[in-house]
Amino acid sequence: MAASLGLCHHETYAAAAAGGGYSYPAPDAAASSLFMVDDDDVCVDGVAARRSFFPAPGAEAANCFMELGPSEYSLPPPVLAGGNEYGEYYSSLSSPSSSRIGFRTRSEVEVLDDGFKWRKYGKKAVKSSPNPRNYYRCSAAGCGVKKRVERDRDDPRYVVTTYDGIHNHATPGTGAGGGHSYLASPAATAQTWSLLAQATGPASAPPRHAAAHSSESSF
DNA sequence: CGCGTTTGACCAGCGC
DNA sequence: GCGCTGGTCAAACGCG
Repeated sequence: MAASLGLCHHETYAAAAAGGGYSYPAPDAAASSLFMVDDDDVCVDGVAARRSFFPAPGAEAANCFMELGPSEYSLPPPVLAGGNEYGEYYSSLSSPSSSRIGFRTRSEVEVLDDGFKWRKYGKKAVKSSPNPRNYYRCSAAGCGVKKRVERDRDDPRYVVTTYDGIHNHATPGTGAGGGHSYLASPAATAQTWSLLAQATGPASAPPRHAAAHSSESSF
């Protein structure tokens, strides 16, 4: 299936987020089915969005759904390591100053390689889910980005990853975690985070290294 | 030895 | 005020 960018009404998004009956194209369809909507259900620049999500032409694509908050933003796609089939982005941006992005992925592994290096700092059994929630923090010095990872309570095959904050650095490099990466250019990841930082404000994005440098692979 | 994980303790926010 | 819950801390431990 060719790229199918277009409107994604909230009802559809909600159904997808709930894992209910919304099927996606096969994951081998590069950059397929990326929908971006704003609060008025208006599709934004899908081409630009896709470019942000999938900087490497021909790279395998996650089927991402991203709900835009007050302004548009983009995120790097996580790597779909072994067992992943598809996933979806969703946002819980409650205010322009908070940048929290959720990602629900059908995966056998809980830790998705998104190009950044994470250090686990906590594990907690939460009441809302029978599965424990793991807490990770970006290992990069000065980067306060955190993420929570937990199994979907309704369907343990899915992993729910919530990013909290904006990276203020480029990715550590390709091949982090040993697996292949969606990102042909590590800097592309930082670029997308930077876009998010621009869209959501500087609150959680210290101005250090705000502009991603192309071809920079160290942090 | 450095880095990451594990795990119990601690703390803060929230509802009753 | 108290208890519950989610999030974080930090010491112990394991591994390369």
